[in-house]
Amino acid sequence: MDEKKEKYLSSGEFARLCKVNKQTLFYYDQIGLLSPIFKNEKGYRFYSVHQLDLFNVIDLLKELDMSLKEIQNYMKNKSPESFLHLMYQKRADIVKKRQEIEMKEKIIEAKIKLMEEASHWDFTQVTIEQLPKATLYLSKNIENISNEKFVEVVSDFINELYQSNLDSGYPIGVITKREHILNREFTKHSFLYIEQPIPREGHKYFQIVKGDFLVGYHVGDEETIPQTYERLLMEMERLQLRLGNYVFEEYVYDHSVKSHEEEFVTKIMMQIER
Amino acid sequence: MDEKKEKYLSSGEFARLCKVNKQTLFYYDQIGLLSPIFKNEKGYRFYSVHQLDLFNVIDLLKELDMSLKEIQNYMKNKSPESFLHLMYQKRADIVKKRQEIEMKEKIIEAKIKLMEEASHWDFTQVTIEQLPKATLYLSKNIENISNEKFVEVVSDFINELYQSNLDSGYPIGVITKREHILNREFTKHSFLYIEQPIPREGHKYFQIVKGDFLVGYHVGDEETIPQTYERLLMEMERLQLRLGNYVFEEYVYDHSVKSHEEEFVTKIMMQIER
DNA sequence: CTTAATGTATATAGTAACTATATAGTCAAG
DNA sequence: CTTGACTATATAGTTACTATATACATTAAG
Repeated sequence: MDEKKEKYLSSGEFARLCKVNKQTLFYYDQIGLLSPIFKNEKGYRFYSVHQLDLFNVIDLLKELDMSLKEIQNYMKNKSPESFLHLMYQKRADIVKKRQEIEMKEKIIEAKIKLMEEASHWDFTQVTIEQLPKATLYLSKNIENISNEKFVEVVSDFINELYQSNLDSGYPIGVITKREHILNREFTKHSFLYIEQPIPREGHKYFQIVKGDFLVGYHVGDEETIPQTYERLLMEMERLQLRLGNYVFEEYVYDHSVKSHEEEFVTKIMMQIER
Repeated sequence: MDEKKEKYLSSGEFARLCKVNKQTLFYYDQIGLLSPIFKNEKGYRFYSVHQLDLFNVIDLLKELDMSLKEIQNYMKNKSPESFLHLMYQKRADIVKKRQEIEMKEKIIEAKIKLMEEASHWDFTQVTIEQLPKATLYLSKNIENISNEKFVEVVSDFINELYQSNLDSGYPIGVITKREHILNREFTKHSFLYIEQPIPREGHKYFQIVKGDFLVGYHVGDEETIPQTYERLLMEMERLQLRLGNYVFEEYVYDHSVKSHEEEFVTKIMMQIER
């Protein structure tokens, strides 16, 4: 009975158990969040193994975005009831957090897929490709719109993607109608879009049917894109093809992978009329 | 063509799009992580909508525990190849992060379950209950062990739970053998244990078979637990029952839900010999 | 056309939660 | 009895913001 009674841990031992810096425990002691069970006459701190449970709860709450102050406030009048109440709330928080992580995982995977594909593309080639059916989520119309209105529409679009977890990691592109292309108004876009591999209920979508596209790439900044359009239109003429209803334009290499705008790459997909 | 060309956003507009404080953008500009495309003669910052992609990448990397300095280092010599390389690494990181979140979700759920159950228990009652089959993960033996050795075993046990994602959120308990109980060595425990609802391959487990237990509760700190044991043993005698091989002891209310040790509650489950 | 509200800028200080450093006392082993 | 590993406190530094103070600019309303 006298051989062990209670076992106490020094600050270093307890820190190792908690997997934190000893200094962190000093800090928690200082602010009164988690103090050792007792200090000996030399000022040495001694913790009980059971305090690890408390540390783990603190750590859990910290992970779920509670500040040490908030945790401390809870600890002041803790009880099984308030703990249960807190856990109900934190369960909701962590579900949301998990969903956010899952979405980011998808985004990373989409980016990897795009970059892997792009590494095999020859940006100097113009090809005819049959693109599969795709589901696009569209912004409001941006054809004849003031600068402020444009900012608002983009804002709304981005917010909607964010709020409804629609950001798939695929690039945001623009759609231009045939008439504007033929009028040489290459930058008079009609919609923003994002491809949505898994369409969701309750949102309007635009379906592009499987079909042939003339696919080319523009290397350089946006200013010089008309030249590339002219080149693609000439190619179309040479091949005796007629432009379909829509042209899709999306970034392949942008600010996030290239430092200079001259190296940016835009993929242009022109629908071909069957 | 001249009607819109490029659309630029003020610091406020861009901040709204990024869902951050304007000051944060100033800070990023200051440290050279993300600067506006241009500043006008009045010093006003103007961003391009396309810079949002860059901001989002920064934000993603930040979430995945890269410091702004590290992000900046990556941005210095960014390329599609290095981006892809980084994404491979971050995909691994985020998978780990997701798994950690999932485990914490499980822990929260286990804690909720335990607290909900406990709220219906009467800690003054001693009952006979048939407990279902359970799988326990055990520590090394802790019977005759020095203080330092004990700390080491606990440390190892905790580390193993952590490393192998074995922490189920259920409380860590102790097992005491019949012989020690009968010798009145109530604190001479033999193992630490944690219940494992989903056993995993590659770990040794201890199965308790379904059976009858005398269940009672000790209210107060550990020092006074012998009294409760005496009471339970008397009750056993009164009911003409014989003690089985093992006694299980686990905290119900501990440091994380009660401020004073006198209010702590320990559940004691004594196996009954059939 | 003035005025108020809102927007922009810089500069500086404050914050949370550590983290590092400097200095000094303690303890156990060889 | 010294060495090395531990403990302590006190103070300063860090990261990534966040708030505050002050001043200039732009826009909408009266």
